[in-house]
Amino acid sequence: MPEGPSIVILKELVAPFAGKEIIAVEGDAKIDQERLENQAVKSFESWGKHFLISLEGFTIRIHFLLFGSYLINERKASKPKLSLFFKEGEINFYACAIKVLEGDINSHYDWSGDVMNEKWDSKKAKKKLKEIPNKMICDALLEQEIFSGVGNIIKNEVLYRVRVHPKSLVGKIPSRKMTEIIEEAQKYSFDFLNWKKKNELKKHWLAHTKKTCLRCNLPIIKEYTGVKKRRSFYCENCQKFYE
DNA sequence: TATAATGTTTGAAC
DNA sequence: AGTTCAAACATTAT
Repeated sequence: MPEGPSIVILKELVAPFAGKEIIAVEGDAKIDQERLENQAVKSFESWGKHFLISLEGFTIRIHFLLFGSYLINERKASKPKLSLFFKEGEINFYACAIKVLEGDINSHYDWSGDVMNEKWDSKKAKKKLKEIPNKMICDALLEQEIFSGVGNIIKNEVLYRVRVHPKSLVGKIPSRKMTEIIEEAQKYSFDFLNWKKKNELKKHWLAHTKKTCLRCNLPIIKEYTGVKKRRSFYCENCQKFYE
């Protein structure tokens, strides 16, 4: 479920409920649910992997982590963490982390850090990367403070596409190559979005979960890399190791 | 059936 | 006191 593009899809799917009044609330979420009742949704937003339901004076933040899911005008067997009922239908959220953010949503988020946001600022990302020269690029790409919305699939696909070894050190990657990585992180996120909408995301994976490099036919290495120990799929031959 | 996976927070240990 | 890291949590497809 997660990764920024999937949240953008959710935002689009619930758009018909924007401006509508929540007439009832249910679920296991440990928040003051009464607060939502009889309130109109001001807007649905997203910041990276955060799905945001903005109301008057506060915002509900939903994070799907690894296993979260949602259903619109449908339910499943397990109990929802949060259900929002409207006159027009319902939205059910499962297995997610829910939190209330007080006040103006803009005071909580820097939109320029979200690769999917129109305010995305690649120069700022580059500046932040300069501060962490000793980190591996596989960890850096997953830093939500730098690349909000980028997840493990995007990480692997970006690095394969720009031919950079996941264990490369940020400080050793030439500036021009770094710019390429940053640009590809945004570009691939939108490719991800479009392919996911067409339900053909996996078809376009070049490295993630792959066994063989389609460029040179050598094996794709699967390894848990970096401090974050997330799995990386890469070609030792085609991806340059900057160390 | 056991395992692993698109993720993050927490609190213990250093 | 600051950093680091393993554990905890959740669900579903293979």
